[in-house]
Amino acid sequence: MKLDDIDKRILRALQRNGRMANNDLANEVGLSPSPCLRRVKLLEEAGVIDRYVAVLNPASIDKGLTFFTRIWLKTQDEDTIQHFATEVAKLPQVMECYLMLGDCDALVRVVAADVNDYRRFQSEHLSRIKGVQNVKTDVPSWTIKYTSELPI
Amino acid sequence: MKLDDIDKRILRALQRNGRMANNDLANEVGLSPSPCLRRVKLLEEAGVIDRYVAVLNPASIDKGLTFFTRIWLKTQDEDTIQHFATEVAKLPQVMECYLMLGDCDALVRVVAADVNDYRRFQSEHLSRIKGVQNVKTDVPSWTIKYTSELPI
DNA sequence: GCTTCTCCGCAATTTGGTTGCGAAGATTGT
DNA sequence: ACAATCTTCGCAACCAAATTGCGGAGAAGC
Repeated sequence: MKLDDIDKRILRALQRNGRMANNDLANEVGLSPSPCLRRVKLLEEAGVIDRYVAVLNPASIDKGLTFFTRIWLKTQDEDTIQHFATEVAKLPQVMECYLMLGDCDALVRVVAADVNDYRRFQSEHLSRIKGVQNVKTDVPSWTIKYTSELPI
Repeated sequence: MKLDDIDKRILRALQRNGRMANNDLANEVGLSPSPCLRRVKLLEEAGVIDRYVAVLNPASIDKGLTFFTRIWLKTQDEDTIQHFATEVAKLPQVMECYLMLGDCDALVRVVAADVNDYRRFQSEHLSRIKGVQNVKTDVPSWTIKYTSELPI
């Protein structure tokens, strides 16, 4: 979809505040309310805007820590990978999971309350997925940046 | 903050749809509109709900690829790290950046249109940050899961 | 068992979302 | 260059949802 400057301004604004009132949004991007709303609806229908979400503070719901887990599979055949993907997708503690080329087979970002919480998760869920040969955990000591705002 | 079952239901619902109408939300969590809205406002004021955002489709704005970059710094002293953190935070292509213990010093998730776009970013921005000694890029071949919904 | 505190639901009010239409500007073809 | 057409705007009326105040019920504490 072709996006002009106004569309981009709309997307930037809605990435900052997804609940901005249409009147305010229209004002910010230099449009009157009705064409502004029309553009937003088009961006939604075109799938440029995928959805709107509330962003929670992880610490306040006892999910303040992030862990990166590198995973090695026993084999890299289609079935093993497919099964791994299906099982990982079911685990709500897993926020991100990528299949990697090179070093490890998969990289997973997990949220947990503390190290014990994570250890339990690793041994009771991650390691038990069929096909998982080895896991190694990397612990960030500090989150420098974590954003949902794509550059546009 | 203490969260009861209804609060958790509210948070789950708003993580799925941050623009859900209050009436629908109230209905879903088993409350009438006004106490439901009151709870939402409290959750916002308490910082449990940090903000609301529009989630864009990265591909549709030409940011369809993710790259992980591991970074090694020349030294790990406070000044070097602080400077690195400040500079990385300024780069809009950087979605996540963590300081790591062990293997590398920092792990960065970057979005780009394609490999050329990424290469340009790496050489023109990442590598030029003072104190950066070495970078290595890992490319996910497939994103199994990527969510903003915290388990609650 | 009485008081107090908390939290709910109802109803009125206000605010913002939504739609239809006419006009202005841009674009294309002659 | 001009005319026809298409696009996209702004205005205004309408409709729906958010917001607020208040009275009452239930739970907790004394």
